[in-house]
Amino acid sequence: MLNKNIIRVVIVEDDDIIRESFVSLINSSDKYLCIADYDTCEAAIKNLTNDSPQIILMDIGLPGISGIEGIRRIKKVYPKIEIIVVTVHNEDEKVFDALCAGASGYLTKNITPEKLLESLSEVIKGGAPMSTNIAKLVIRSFQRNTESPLTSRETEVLQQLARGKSYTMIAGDLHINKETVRSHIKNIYQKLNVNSKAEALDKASKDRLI
Amino acid sequence: MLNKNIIRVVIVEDDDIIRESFVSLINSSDKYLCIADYDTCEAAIKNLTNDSPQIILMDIGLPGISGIEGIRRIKKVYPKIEIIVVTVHNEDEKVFDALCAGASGYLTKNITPEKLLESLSEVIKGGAPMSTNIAKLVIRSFQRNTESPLTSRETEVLQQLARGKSYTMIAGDLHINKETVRSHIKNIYQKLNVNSKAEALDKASKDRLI
DNA sequence: TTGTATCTCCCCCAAAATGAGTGATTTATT
DNA sequence: AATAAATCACTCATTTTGGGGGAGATACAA
Repeated sequence: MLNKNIIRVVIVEDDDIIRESFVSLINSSDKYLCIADYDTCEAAIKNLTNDSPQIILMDIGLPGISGIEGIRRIKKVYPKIEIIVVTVHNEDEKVFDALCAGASGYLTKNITPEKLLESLSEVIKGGAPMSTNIAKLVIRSFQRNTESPLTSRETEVLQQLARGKSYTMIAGDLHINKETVRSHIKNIYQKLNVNSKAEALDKASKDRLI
Repeated sequence: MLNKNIIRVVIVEDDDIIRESFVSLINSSDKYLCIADYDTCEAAIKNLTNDSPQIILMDIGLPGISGIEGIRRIKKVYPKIEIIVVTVHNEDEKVFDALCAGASGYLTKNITPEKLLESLSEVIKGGAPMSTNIAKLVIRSFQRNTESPLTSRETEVLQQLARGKSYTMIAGDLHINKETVRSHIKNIYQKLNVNSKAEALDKASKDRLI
């Protein structure tokens, strides 16, 4: 009988060399078992019920349906499977897309074998393994632009606008007159060089002003 | 002459025992030098120009101005200083407040000495060291509620509303009629049991529907 | 087959909100 | 003395919003 506590892993990666190196790395540890490996999401999804892995190592740049879409579909049906992205892409967009789709971790391929194995146990412990640069991207996404053209009061008003509040409600929340809110918003529009709420919020989110 | 490449660290922590243990840990490595340690933010800020640290280890629950507010003030004047929060608080709110205020890392106090030193070098390399549970919180913040009462179309509409779009603009973006948008919004309000944009967005953000 | 859900579109109506214009006062800070 | 920030006022035309009432099409499940 097999070890009940062994962690079952599936690998989805289209590059044969990389995929096989991951397979042997994972099987080199007696804590993990690579139960299957695939070069497309489609193939992996087809066998998921049989494979029933706890963890999937997923590439992003795949032929057919993308890794991102794959994550979305897998998490929808098997929300308990932990998916770790392992990829060369570290651009903002893909990272956040993957995390929003349900990835539990994001590693770049220059990761050391030790760190990769460590990431597997981290994700089982309920963690969220990330490469150094990815963690920085993620943390930075919480931080605002320090060189905002807006005053702190204007920023407050804009934040309330972003929550769908009307001028009247903003006035109430900030304990000021509605006319003052109007005045702030006029100044915001001028500074951001826009002339509507939607444009202002668009620019604000692009420039991380709120 | 001192080693030019040594990393200068300042510690802000009100518990004497913990603070001193951090000091000796950091000084035990020849890569780091604890240039000063304080039990309040006020004291630390007063000496920052003289101390000129690359890294500050910051507690959150401090007497006087809080660690969060301290981070905000320090980052405003010295944006290059990397601040790592080291605390017992791991509740969502404090974590995100600290990151928004400008923290580059967030560690809980049960961290091992080795991991703490590793975190220092990670932050110098441009990383963002986080404890396991914190990383999970952060990644989870990107993920939506899987049990949304809203249909995918309704979610799309709500997302556009959150960007300050009017019904007319949403209709244009989704290539549907304005009346259809109105219809979706009526259904959204009913499902969320609200009757205004602001309430809907409030509930949506609380329940992570968008 | 008969619901039920989803997406689509239509009309009426009144209240509220918005954007643009043109002002003013006060309080800081430089 | 000058500038920026925050506050408030009033007009005006246009849009937007929320509530009410419907209806047709598709698709899926009971």
